[in-house]
Amino acid sequence: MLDARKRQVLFAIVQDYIQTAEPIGSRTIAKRHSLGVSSATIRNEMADLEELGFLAQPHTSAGRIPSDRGYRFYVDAMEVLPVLTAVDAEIVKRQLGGILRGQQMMLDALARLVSSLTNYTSIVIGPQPHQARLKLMQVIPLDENRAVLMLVLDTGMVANEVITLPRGLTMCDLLAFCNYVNLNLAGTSLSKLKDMDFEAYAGHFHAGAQAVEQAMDSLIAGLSRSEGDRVVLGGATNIFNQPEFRDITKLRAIMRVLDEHELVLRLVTSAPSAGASVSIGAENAVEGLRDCSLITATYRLGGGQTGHISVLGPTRMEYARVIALLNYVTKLVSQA
Amino acid sequence: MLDARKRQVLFAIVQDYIQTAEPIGSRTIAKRHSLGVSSATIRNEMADLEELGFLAQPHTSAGRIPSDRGYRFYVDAMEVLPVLTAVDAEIVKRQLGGILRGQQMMLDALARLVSSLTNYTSIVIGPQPHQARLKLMQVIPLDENRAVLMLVLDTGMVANEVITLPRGLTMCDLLAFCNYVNLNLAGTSLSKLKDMDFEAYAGHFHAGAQAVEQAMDSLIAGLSRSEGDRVVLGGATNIFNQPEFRDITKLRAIMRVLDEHELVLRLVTSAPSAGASVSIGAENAVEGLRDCSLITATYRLGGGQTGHISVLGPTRMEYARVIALLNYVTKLVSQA
DNA sequence: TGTTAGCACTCGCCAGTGCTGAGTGCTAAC
DNA sequence: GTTAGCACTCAGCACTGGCGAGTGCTAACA
Repeated sequence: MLDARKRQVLFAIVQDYIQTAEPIGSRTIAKRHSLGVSSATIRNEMADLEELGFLAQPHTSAGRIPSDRGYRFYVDAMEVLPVLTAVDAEIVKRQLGGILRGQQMMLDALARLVSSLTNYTSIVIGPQPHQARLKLMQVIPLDENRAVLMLVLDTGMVANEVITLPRGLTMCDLLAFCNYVNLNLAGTSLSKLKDMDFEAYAGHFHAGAQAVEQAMDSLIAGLSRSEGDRVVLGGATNIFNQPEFRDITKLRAIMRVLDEHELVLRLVTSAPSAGASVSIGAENAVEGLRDCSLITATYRLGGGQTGHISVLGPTRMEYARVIALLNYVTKLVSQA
Repeated sequence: MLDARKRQVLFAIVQDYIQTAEPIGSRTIAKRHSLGVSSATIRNEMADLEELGFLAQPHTSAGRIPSDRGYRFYVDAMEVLPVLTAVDAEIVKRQLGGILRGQQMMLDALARLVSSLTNYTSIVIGPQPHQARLKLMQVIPLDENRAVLMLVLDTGMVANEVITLPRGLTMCDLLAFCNYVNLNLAGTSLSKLKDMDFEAYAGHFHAGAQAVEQAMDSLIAGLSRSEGDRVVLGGATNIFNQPEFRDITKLRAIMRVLDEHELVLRLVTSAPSAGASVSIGAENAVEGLRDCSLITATYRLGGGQTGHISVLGPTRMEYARVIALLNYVTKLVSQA
C-alpha cells in the first residue's frame, strides 16, 4: 500500500506528533530521524501522504499532523503486539495484586490504577453475570415492623433492602413468602426473575402484596443494574491536561458524554472483544468524541462473566503503550 | 453598619451581578433600580462601599463587582428565610416523592435532582450510622468451597463478600465461627468491631484464621466506608457553564478538589449543621475553591443519622434560591 | 449639607498593520 | 530519483489608534 519510505515518514510524524502535539515540518523529521534523505525529499513524500489522506495540514504554511486515517494505519501496522516496559509491568503487577487480593473486585481501584499509569481517562465496566441464578432469599427481622429483604445469587452477588411492614402484613407472612420463594424459585435465572409477577405469588396475603412486589422488583432491578450499570470512571480530570482540549467547548462535549453512563456502556461494550480494539476520532459513533480515541480491552472471569477496561484520550494518543498496558492488565485480571 | 441607601446600592449590585456576570456601573443601577437618586450620587456611594471592602473594581474604568465580604453581607442580611417559588416547590415535591418511595435512599438520584434544579454542582453526603450495631452475621454456602459472608447492622445496612475457603478451613468451621459471632458480638457497635481482632476469635480453627480475619476486616471496612465515603456528585459539568470558569486552570483546580472525596467530605461535614450554611470564596479553607461558594444543609433521618446536601457554584451564586431549595429538600428528606 | 450635571481621564476591547519565522511547493541542476 | 535554492504563504506577535463604558472630581444648586 505504502512504500517503505512513505511508511517511515508517516510513522516518524505520528510518533513525533504524539510527543510534541505540534505540527511536524519536513526539516524536523530530516534532523530527528536519520532517514538518509534531505528535507526536500521528505517534503515530496509528505505531499503524497497528504493527498492519500494520511496527513493533514492545519493551515497552508504549517507542518503536517496525522489524520484519523494516519493513526489507523499506524495502529494497524503494529503487527507485533507492543510490549510493556519492565518498569510498567512491575508497577502493574504489584498494584494490581493488591486490588485483586480482596475477594470483591474493586472497580474504582482498577480505574484509578489504569488512569494513573496512562495519564488518560479510564473507563472500567464491571462483569455482567448474564447467567446468574437465584441462590437464596432471606428475611432478617430488624424490629417489630422492619426487616431486611435479601436476595443472593449463585455468583455471590447480593442485593438487600429494608422494608417497612405495611398494615395487614405480618413478619410471619413475610417469612412464609420467603420460604415459598426458596422452595419454588431457587435456581431461576435473573432475567426470568425480572419478568416475574410476585404479586401473584404473594397473593395469599390479605394485604401488603403490592408492597412485597415493589420491594422484590426494586431488589431485582438493583441486581440487574449492578450488573450493567457498573460503569466506573478514573482520572476524568486527566483530560484537562491535553493541550488539544484547552478549548472549553470540546471539553464540555466530552464531559457530557462521560456523564451519560448508558451511552458509555454501549460505546465500550460494542467494541469487538478480541484483544485491544482501537477506535479513532470520527470512528467513534458519538459526536462529542470526534477528537478522541478509545482503546478497549476485555477481561474474562470464571463463569462466562466478561467486563471491559477502556482508555479515552485525544487521537494523539500513545497507542503502543496503552495497548500493551491494557493487554497486560486484562490478562492479569482474567487470571485472578 | 451601612445606612439604608448604601444597602440598597450594594444589594442592587449583588443582584444584578448574579444575573449578568458583568461589572455593574453607576448608570445601570440608576436606570434599572429606581432609587430616586442620580448616577453621580450612586457613584459616591459605590466609592464608599469599595473603601469599606464590600465592592471591588476589576480595573480602573470598569463597573463594580461584589467582593466576598459583599456577598457575605448580602447573605447575612436575608434575615427572613428566602422562600421557594411555588413552581420549584411543586417540582421538588413530585420528584423527591419518587426518589424517597424506594426504601433505599438513592443518593445519586438526589444529587441529580438538586443539580438539575439549581444548574450548579451538587454534593450529597449519605447518612452516617455512627451508632450502628451488629444485628447478625450470616454465612451462605454457594458451592463446596465458596460462601457469602454477610454482616447486617440494626440500621438495615448490609455488607457482603464472597470468601473462598482456604485449605484447612471447612464450611462447618465457618458456620461455627458465625454462630460464635452471633452469640457473643450481636449488639456491638461498628466502631468497636473495627478495632476487634477476629483472628483470636477464629483461633480455634486449625488453619484459615487469617483468611477469616481478612474477610471480616474487609466487610467491616466496607460498612464503615459505605458510611462515610458516601460522597455523590451531581451535575459536575454544570460548572462548565459558568462564565467565570471559562479559564481552564480554575476549572482544573475545582475538578481536582471534587475528585478527592475525603477532602469534599471534610469540607461539607465541617459546616455548622443548623439551617443552610454558606461559605463564600476565600472562606473556603481549600485553595482551589477560592472563587466558589458552598451552600450546605443537613438532613436528619431517624436514629440520629445525619447527612448533608451541598451546592457548589461560583461566588456569584443565586444564594436566595439555592438556600430556599436546600432547606425545602432537606426538610422533605428528614420527614421521610 | 447633600445632590447633581458636566467634564476630563482611564482603561479594556477591537480592528488594523507590519514584521518574523516556520514551512511549503516549485523549478532547475545534479 | 534526489537535492538545493527561492519565492510564497500564513499564524503569531507586538504595536497602534479609536471607541465606549465608567469613574473621580469639581463647581453649582436646593
